[in-house]
Amino acid sequence: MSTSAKPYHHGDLRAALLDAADSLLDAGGDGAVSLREAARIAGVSPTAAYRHFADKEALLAALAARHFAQFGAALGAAGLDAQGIAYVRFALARPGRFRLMFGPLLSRAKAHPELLAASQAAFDALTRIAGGREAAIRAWALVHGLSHLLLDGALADDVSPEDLLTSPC
Amino acid sequence: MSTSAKPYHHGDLRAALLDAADSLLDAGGDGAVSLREAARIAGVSPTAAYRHFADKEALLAALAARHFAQFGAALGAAGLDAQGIAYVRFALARPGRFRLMFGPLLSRAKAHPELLAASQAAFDALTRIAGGREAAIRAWALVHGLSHLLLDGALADDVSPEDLLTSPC
DNA sequence: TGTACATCAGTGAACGCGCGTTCACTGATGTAC
DNA sequence: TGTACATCAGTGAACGCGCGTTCACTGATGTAC
Repeated sequence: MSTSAKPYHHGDLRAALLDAADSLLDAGGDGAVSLREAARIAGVSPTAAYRHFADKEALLAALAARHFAQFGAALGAAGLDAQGIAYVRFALARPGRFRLMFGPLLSRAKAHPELLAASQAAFDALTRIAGGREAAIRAWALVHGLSHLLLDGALADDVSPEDLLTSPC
Repeated sequence: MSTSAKPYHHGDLRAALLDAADSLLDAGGDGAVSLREAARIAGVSPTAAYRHFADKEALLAALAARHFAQFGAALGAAGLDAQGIAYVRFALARPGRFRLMFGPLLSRAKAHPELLAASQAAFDALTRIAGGREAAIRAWALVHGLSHLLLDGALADDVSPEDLLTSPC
């Protein structure tokens, strides 16, 4: 093996911190992500994170941006129905990511150009799919709302996104 | 005046604490609600809250239950379109309440009978309105998703819930 | 009517916790001459 | 080829903070006899 004993080289601590934050996000949701814990997981002192991120919000913004990019790419190719189902499946599979991406941080995207660009790109793709602008927004709102209702346990367990999204509207 | 100098009598500190928590919720969202701060606002020591609530989650659950009751009542009388618009307006006017009611706490409603009953009553009313069950859920998901997207700033500012919810589907 | 006692809503000090962030620093890496 | 120096990614101790919660307590209210 050519991997050295030292855990990180050439600035990939940034990526390692994002990975660590991601694992916290997936395990415990928004609130469970802390700079200190992410640093701990990455095997580094809390201070080290400040070499790579201005502050905690910057780390979260970078994380959200990363996920918006993946998200947009994952949805990109499918048809309208399949895309809606993929949307809901993503939310259910990764609630932490979903809530971070679409949470209050998004309103602060102006302060984080990377996040602003990534989210805009994803949103543009979403609104471009369906026919008219209004129809696109309605389709988006439908899958978004369904995602949240299922995540929050507001709907009975037997509600299936597939059924809801493929039967006639 | 017959009001005494003492702020609370006969157990209405419970209501005062809920009111205080409410003001925090409206001002700063979920995360801004703390037992200590609510007690401070109510003019009482932090410990006093434990006479009325088992712990912080119990206070939040009581608060959410209260809002579900009001919410259900407010939506009750209207027609389908008006109800949808009222739903979104509520979310935009009171984001903190909306997020508390439909947030992760809801998944823990089993531990809080008061909240479970209040939310079930509201949800039953919602799914009872439209024709079939699937149609009702779709209508609900649509307004719920629209609420979240608007709250999170995912949609352009010129998107009007009234237009979206009254034009033909 | 008066006295003894239980109940109960509150107080105030203290606990341990984890957090974000700042500070002065160290030691390795790379570069200029 | 060797030496002086700048750069830079990391360390470790410390800051102040607010939190939820527990503890032993006080003082007022109501009740039994």
